[in-house]
Amino acid sequence: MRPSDIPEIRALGLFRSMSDTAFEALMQAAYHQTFPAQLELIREGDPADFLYVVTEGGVELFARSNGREATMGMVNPIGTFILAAVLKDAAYLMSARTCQKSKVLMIPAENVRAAFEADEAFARAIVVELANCYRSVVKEHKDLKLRSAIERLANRLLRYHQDQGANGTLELPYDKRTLASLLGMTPENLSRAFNSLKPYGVQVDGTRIELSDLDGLTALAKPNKLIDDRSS
Amino acid sequence: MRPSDIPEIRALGLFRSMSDTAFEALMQAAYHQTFPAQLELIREGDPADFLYVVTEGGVELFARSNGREATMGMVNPIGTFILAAVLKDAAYLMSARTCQKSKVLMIPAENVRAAFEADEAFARAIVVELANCYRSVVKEHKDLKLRSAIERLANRLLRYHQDQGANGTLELPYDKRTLASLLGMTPENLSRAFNSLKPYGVQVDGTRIELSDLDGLTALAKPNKLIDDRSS
DNA sequence: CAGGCAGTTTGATGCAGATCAAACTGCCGG
DNA sequence: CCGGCAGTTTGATCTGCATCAAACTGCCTG
Repeated sequence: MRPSDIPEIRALGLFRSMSDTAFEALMQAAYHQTFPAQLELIREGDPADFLYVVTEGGVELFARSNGREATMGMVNPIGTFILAAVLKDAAYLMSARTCQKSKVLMIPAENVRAAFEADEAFARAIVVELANCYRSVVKEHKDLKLRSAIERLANRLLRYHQDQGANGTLELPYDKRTLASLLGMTPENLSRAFNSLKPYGVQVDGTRIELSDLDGLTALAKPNKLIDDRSS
Repeated sequence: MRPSDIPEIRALGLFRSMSDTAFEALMQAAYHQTFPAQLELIREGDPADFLYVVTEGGVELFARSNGREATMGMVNPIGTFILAAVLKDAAYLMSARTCQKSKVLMIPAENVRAAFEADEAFARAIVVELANCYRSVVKEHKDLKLRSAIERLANRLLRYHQDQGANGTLELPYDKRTLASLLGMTPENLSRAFNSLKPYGVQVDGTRIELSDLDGLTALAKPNKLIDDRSS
């Protein structure tokens, strides 16, 4: 199957409005490959050779400096990553590795930049995409600067709960070590944070979480539209 | 003087390549106003009514949640802020206040969006601008997640030193309370951090800093292109 | 079924940085 | 020249979170 046969890719905000010819040109040049779990797809500092689209599985974005490492974000199907580096023809700021066995579409950076030059609708779609990415990072930055570890966890639980139907239970989408790093804390501390949330009706059983006191948890979390809302 | 008379604005990456007519249309609709120090120009959560360009003075971007407040960034002449919110027609994620008496160009959001629709060169320039903004926040996020307070300060000093001619001395561009918040720490802790840097040749006299052991300070700071480089 | 291994939890301890309180500094206006 | 005041520094203490170490859990595999 050719990548352009995947309607979900064509339906992405980034590609939806571009011309058929420009889209086909991008897809012709692209590679659609399957990678095993824990494979490092890109390394920060390397020149941006490809724009990536995750079509199956999941990818973790992370950064290293000195000995330390921090998870910067997770990309799930269907999502793209490192668009900014590709457009700027600059070095990647983040590394990426597969969490599970994953299928990834790789579009050569040159072709993306060519399409950006040639196709006005694509250029406009990129603006929207970048504005969204930008606002997401600002929100994460606020989350980290303005909240304690427990508050970050509480808000994250409320978010997953909402995403998954708000029926009183939720499934953690990642293992706890990854979640901890994503929230900017150690696995040990995440475990203790879950314990501190027990009085607020948070029951943990592996990756399955039960929320029996939503009001209490919400009062603790004090969610803020300008940090937690995914859209807008 | 009309705002379009300021060649520096026209020369900004954001406006440089747009058509004269589109630029004139933007400037016709804009207000160019002087504000006193410590005036709150925008408040997070408000709808994005204007794109701002600082032409004189300085503006602090900050965010609040619960009782806490954090400085998110500083904008100096000639610089713009909250472009993403304007394009998305969404709420501001950050508040902004003048640091000193400042002159600010305010372009109505509607006109910016109209120019974005009408002028292709402007749309492309916006992509570059947003990509830069995005990468800047990612760098700040990495700075915060991967470094201790002292390392953040050391790297910041090296940056200002470089910006100001690298002659062994530098002037702090903001007062220490603002610098502290920008670096994600308290004023008290900043003061102590300066003390811890004394063995590395950092002499403090008010806002004037002398660096007498650049190698030592650099070894401590371990600067990283992918965090500290302003361009790229 | 035993062993091993990765992920998680628990406990003990240490440290970075926050908080609270008070003193100090320079600067301005009377 | 004398308050007064904002910004800064210093000291004492507290707390959140990291670190180190060890036990526990489930799951996979031979």
